Amino acid sequence: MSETDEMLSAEATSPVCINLQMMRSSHYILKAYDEAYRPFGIRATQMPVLGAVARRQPVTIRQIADELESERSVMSRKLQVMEKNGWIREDPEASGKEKMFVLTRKGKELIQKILPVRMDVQQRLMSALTRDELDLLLTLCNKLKAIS
Amino acid sequence: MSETDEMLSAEATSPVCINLQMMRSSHYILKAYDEAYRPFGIRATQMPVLGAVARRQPVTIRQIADELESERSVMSRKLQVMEKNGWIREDPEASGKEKMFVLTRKGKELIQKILPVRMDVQQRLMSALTRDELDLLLTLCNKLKAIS
DNA sequence: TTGATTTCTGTGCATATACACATATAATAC
DNA sequence: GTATTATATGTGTATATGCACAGAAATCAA
Repeated sequence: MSETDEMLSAEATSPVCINLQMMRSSHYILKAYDEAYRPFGIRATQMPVLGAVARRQPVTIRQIADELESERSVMSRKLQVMEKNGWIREDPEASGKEKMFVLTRKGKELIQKILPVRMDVQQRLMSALTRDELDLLLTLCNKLKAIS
Repeated sequence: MSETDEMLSAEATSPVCINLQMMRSSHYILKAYDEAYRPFGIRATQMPVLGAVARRQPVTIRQIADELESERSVMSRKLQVMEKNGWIREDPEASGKEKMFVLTRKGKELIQKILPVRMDVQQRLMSALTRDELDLLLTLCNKLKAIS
């Protein structure tokens, strides 16, 4: 086997990759949430944002992005979509530099309707793990975050 | 506290969410790979695809999508980008219905150059966990995938 | 106060992700 | 052999993600 072929071997190009495995698991979980949320017209990736706005309103784009550890411009566009959907709106109280968002009545109602659904999926998730396993998983996730 | 306010409380809208935590960890890890790969012009999400093409060439879009557990049309577009970048090309041997891809010389060279970089990041990752922790994490990830 | 710096946001661009729909080819049933 | 079904791919649309760049507003230093 040539050196080149060795580099292309399964061993070299596809060792068990912890990140791929984590991404795949997350992917399937996200899909489960998405399917459960579909009748409500909200996506799984929007739900944490809606919750964060609900808890912290009035809140700036930057604050939401920081809290959810997401990129700022991404959050900016997500909030635009959510505003278009009528779940949140701009708060006119905001000062010149920043933009503040608050929950609308429609957004509040959506949360109320969807929380039980969210609970159901979480229940399914949690039933896959014991309490100890859950704690351990969170610990390991935190350890991994440290490499950044 | 009204019933509505209770529903918007931190407890209800943001219990520790295992999926969010996993996604965040993956996010940071992916970012570490992306930064390491940047000088080579390939993204972290493309690397597993390149490796899969290398191992299984000639290979169809469907086969790659299945192996990497990703959506087919997504993989179709990813492969287009990678073809545009000159790392892979269509194999004219393909039958009418399917499209086959093979690695180009440029793709092979890229893999050879980038594998050590990939190893470095993986090393950093692995050093955050013990061998037991790693095994456990993989086990837990697999348990979670079962909810889909 | 003025000039430099920081902070908050928007925008352009490329890629990624998911789903629904459309098309073409292959396989199968009869 | 033709009709049906299954398989492989492409495309449209919406959203998501990340980065670089740009402009406006606030802050700070002198």
